[in-house]
Amino acid sequence: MRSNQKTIKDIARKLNISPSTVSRALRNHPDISSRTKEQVISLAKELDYHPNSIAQSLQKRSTNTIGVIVPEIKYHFFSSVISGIEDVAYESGYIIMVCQSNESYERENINVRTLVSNRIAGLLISISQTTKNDEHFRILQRQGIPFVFFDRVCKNIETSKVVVDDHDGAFRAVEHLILSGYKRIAHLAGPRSISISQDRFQGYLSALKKYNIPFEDELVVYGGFNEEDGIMGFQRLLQLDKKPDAIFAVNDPVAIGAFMQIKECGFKIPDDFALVGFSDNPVASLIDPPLTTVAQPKYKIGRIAATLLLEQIENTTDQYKPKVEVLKTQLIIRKST
Amino acid sequence: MRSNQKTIKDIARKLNISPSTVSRALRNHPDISSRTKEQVISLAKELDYHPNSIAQSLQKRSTNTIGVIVPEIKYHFFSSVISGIEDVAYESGYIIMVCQSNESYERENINVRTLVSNRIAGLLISISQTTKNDEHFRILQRQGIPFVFFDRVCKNIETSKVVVDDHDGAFRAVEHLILSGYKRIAHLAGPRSISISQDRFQGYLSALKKYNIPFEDELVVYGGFNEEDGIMGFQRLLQLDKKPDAIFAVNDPVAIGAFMQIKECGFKIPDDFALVGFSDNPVASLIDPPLTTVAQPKYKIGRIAATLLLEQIENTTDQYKPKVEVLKTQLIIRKST
DNA sequence: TATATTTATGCAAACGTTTGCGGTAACGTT
DNA sequence: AACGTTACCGCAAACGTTTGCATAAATATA
Repeated sequence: MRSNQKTIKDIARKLNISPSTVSRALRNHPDISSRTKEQVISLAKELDYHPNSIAQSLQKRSTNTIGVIVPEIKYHFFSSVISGIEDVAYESGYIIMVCQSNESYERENINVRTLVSNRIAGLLISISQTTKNDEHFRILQRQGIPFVFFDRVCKNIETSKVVVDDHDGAFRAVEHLILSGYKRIAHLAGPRSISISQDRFQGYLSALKKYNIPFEDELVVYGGFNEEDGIMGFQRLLQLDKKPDAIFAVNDPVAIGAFMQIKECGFKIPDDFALVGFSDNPVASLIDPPLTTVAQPKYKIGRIAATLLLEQIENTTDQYKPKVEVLKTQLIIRKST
Repeated sequence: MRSNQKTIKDIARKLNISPSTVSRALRNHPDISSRTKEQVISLAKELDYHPNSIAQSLQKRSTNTIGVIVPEIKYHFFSSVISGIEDVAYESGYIIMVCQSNESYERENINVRTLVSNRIAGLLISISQTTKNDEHFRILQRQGIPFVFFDRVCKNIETSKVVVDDHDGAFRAVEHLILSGYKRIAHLAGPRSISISQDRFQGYLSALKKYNIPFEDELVVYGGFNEEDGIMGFQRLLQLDKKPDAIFAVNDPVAIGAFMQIKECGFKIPDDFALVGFSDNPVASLIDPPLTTVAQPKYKIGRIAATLLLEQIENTTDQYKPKVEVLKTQLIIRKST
């Protein structure tokens, strides 16, 4: 049953020297003679010694792990962001602990606490759909743990954030529809509580306003972020007396849901309905017709968020001013409009 | 600079009791009076106390973290698997550390060592394309750290594995092409060193053999696992004197690459070329024509792999017999064939 | 030769927990 | 009254490191 993991003490005992000497030899401290240094290093290799980061962390009162909490790992957007985070973390000698909230506030809450217990050096988080409360983020502040929000942020918490200009992206998408001659533009919106839903909706409104198109309540259908929401949403739109001729979806999965349903009902895109998504997931360019969408730099969001976090972690001065990075989106016009 | 993280000692000091009593009160050990227990618990809440898992791990000589190493997090297959792993880990009170090798042996090697240093309770791994050596897996064995391979396994290491029946999946895909009347079936194969490439190639061969179709070397093009490989692969096939009339790709991204190139060149699917992929990524059903492919239970692979690992971790008896789980695939016939 | 300096090492405490063992006080039992 | 139980709590060691300080030996300086 005894674990065979070797320790500094094992090396010390075999060499008849003290653990402190071994420790210094391994971190090549100048005080150690080259003779003992060599002996230590070669014995360490022979014994298959691997430093115990747990013990080091306890001693240093800090770890090299950063936490990541996302709604669902398998969503293309989040997995791309995580790829970016992991690359940056790797380059800086950190390792990431990844949790998913599954869009549940409860689970998100537990995840935060678990990560705090694991003494993460910092946390990157994109909040769940059902998160109303921000008490768990207050914990982080009280504990003095740096954290940065990305994509789905919590507006009334002052900390670093990385987002895209959702308002602008939505605005340009809808403007494009308007300039293409579409008259009744519907919006398949996301959950009201989420920052990106709100901003994209506001962008939609701004575009209508700029071109003096009256806002019609019935043209906005609220839902979630998944394909099913797109399917349901389009069905709702179909029941209107005056149907829309274009649809701006809060993201690509919702757009894809609408896309499938539109085809299912025998309508043509873009002739019967024009369609715009948000995110530029890999599917977007491959479906027929290809989907016009607002591209956002997913991988880069991850890199920047991680970089911001590491800056803050490694900043030893007392105060650190939160930074908010707003990245540009790119409207990619394809055949669906 | 002092961290404001409270400890058991802080609670003890304020209550004028010993740390051991606090510890026992928090884990509700029977020896503690209900009065002190209440005092401790309420003060702990007030002070915002969060148990230090690092210290606990050091004391218990074991952690609640499991490592995960994949080639790239953002690939849909891997992110789905990780979703499954994380769900199982969460249910059992474990937390996952995720690393990507970026298909580099070097990085995979470093990842293993870093995770070993972090004293992970176990490791889940899908190996990189460039991994020739298995020395880093031997380390795990010597250290007595349980690990299980999934998807891309290392054949000559005896440990638990979770795979799909790649041979059978490929066989049925190719058989389907044969029975549909295609005569010259090409194969866009993956890297020769990877288990799944080998098995799928063998499945291809078996199907040809069963139907007495002579194997032709020139119909097999080796490449990687990405879209570009599909693009390149198809270009190679186009240069043949006797062109194929059907293509079996090692996975969906490669199939998609071929798909794009086929369309680019003005050919029709399935009239000029039939096409089959492997994995049933979300794109597969959405492109036009939809892609025939071999579906594999990605999320479930993750769940099973994690479950197997946890079994092994929590198994305290001396010996544990490695299990190899081979999951069934499902041939999904769509319009591309 | 005596002193000062350098070089190489060890001691011990600390990080935050857990836990075996022992101790004390209160109580119950004869 | 003497003893045995029980209930509650503290001591101290341990987990594997790191590091300030002391120390001893070796060398350099005067």
